[in-house]
Amino acid sequence: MPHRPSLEDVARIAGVSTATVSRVLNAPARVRPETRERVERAVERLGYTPHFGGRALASNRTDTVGAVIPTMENAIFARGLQALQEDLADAGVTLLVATSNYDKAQEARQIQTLLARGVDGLVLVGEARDDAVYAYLAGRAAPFVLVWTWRADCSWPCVGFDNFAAARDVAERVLGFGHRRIAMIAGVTRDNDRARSRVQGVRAALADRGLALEAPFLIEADYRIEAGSAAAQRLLADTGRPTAIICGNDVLGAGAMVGARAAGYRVPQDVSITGFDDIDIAQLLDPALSTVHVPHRRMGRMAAKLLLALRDPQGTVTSVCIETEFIERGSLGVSPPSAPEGGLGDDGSRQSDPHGPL
Amino acid sequence: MPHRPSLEDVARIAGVSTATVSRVLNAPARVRPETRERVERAVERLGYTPHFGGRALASNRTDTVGAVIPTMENAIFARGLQALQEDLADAGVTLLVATSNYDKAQEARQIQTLLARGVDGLVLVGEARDDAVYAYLAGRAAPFVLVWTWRADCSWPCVGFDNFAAARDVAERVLGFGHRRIAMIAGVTRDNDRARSRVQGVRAALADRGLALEAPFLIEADYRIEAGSAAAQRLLADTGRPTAIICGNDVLGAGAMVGARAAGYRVPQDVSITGFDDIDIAQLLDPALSTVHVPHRRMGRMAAKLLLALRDPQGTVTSVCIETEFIERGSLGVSPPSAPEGGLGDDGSRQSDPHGPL
DNA sequence: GTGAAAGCGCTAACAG
DNA sequence: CTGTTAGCGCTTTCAC
Repeated sequence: MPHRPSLEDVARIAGVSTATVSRVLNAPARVRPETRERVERAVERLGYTPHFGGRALASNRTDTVGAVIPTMENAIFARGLQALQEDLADAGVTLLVATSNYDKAQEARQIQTLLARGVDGLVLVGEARDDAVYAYLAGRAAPFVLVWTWRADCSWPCVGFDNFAAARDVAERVLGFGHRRIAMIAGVTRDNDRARSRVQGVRAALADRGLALEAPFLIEADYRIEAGSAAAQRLLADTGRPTAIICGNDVLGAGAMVGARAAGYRVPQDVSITGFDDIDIAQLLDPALSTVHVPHRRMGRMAAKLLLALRDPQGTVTSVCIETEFIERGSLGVSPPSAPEGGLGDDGSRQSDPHGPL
Repeated sequence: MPHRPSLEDVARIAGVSTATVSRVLNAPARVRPETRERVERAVERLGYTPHFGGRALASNRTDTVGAVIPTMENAIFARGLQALQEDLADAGVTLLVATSNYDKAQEARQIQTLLARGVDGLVLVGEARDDAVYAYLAGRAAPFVLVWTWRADCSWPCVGFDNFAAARDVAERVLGFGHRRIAMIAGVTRDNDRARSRVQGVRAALADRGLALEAPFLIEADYRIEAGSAAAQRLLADTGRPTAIICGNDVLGAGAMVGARAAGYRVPQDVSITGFDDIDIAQLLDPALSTVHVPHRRMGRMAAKLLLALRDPQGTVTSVCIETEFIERGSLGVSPPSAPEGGLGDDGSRQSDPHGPL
């Protein structure tokens, strides 16, 4: 049962004190080259790796940051994290990932766990969380940056995009194609400021035209293809169905396309559909999904930059707004002529039968 | 600047020794209820959380396991990890995730990093790695389980499936549809036993019919839609093109469908395509992608079980073989009549022009 | 440039 | 059931 080599073992073999070994590891410049090399050989020979706990205890620093994301089963978070991790690794910092499953309490617990593990900083998704959590963060003097969200007057450092503006833009594009009966399949807005902002953005655009976005035309669905499909089928089953469905994200958009097809409607001839995020599947769908491109990788990189800046002095950092871009693809077309123009959602037009399967 | 509360602070406030506080935290049953409650109140009041480093140092245990996966940007790993994490969390164990980017050296480095952090165990993907790595693992007495792979005579505990058998099954299905000019777009086989086994499985099935799987009909592509698309276009540009393309995974399968469409071929009338993994996009494609369903979540759960069993005593565990299932969908059809039946790859048949876009 | 020594916060014998 | 007391492996003054 071989014993894990310790600093002391290295010191003994190299014929120096543990302090010197520690210096070789942490400030090589402060050690005479010959000594240094002797130590390095000993390290090599023993296959020594510093004990993380010991180091954390003595230095009160872990070179570790934590990220809490809703779920890994979601390409958009994965991609951003990957970039974040790469940049942190370049700076010698390890990333710890935890998931909250879109649950506020679980997120709070994960934050606590990560902090208990001594992470030097945190990356958190969105800004919707209890004041108590922010107070806890402040009490622990834990630096953090919010991602996936950006507001001009956000109280905390964040790097993200303006979900409200982007969603409003989508709705305006859809309006530009002549649609007036517009529905939305939103993500779950509870504890989720991104989903909420997107709803509000769409609503604002519609309001500008005197249109409403309310109950039967506004459905919340969780982040699954099937949920999007079911929601779309519900929307389209109604008489007075929408001619366009704006989806809170691409997964719901993909689901909506499946649902529309299952209900016998053609996209975009019978109904237009848009998504949000521009993940891979958006391009694979037929027709391809019109969506909002979010540069997840760049967001990850910027988050890394802010976080690294944040941990050193008490240097203040400024939030970063990432630009998004609407990508027009085949799933968005002009409003079908049979649909009433300019009417509100309740003008009584009926089409009891869909066009039927293609 | 508030000082992070320590065990001693709690002990002082509760009027007990640090040992008692420690017991309350680690073995509450061994403390008299009244004392326990006093301590718990102090913990509460101070918002105390144990210092991870201190604990790791003293107990030589971290209640943490690490997983090294190729990349997070891949739904199949994400899903398995999610399940793994959930089950570990139930046992009070935290999961640390690191990525290797499909690079052997980087994987070795990540293993070392995780071990340095004191993880109690490791989850590793596949079994292809240098002996030195296995030796290192053994030297550190680090328990680990391999996932995503299974062989009857694998030397290490693993929970996965038989990539060879599953791939052979795919090829036999394809043969069953009358195809004889069969090509494969494989994942990168270097340092990847899963990709390699899949190639060998397909090759074995073809060999049984006296067919070969070689150079122009065997292309390796990295894990991206575009790579799959490019590979498919190359395959289909050739005269004497394949009537079926077996892909090493669904991403390549999706790419192949895009490529085939771009080249003006219809799926499955002109060319059949299969994937492997059964990720979401398989069902979203039109036609849907025939593929091998891999129960990733179950694999994650089982890995958690083995790992938890492995860390307690020196209890031996037995590897687990997860069943996979071929899912037949629209992308696999009968071989077009124009294609030569039963001939080898080089029988000289030519079709200079594809059918052209639909 | 290097060594001696004092902790960092916690757990685990061992006493009592 | 509770307290005393060594460390765990490392960093970091402070001397030399």
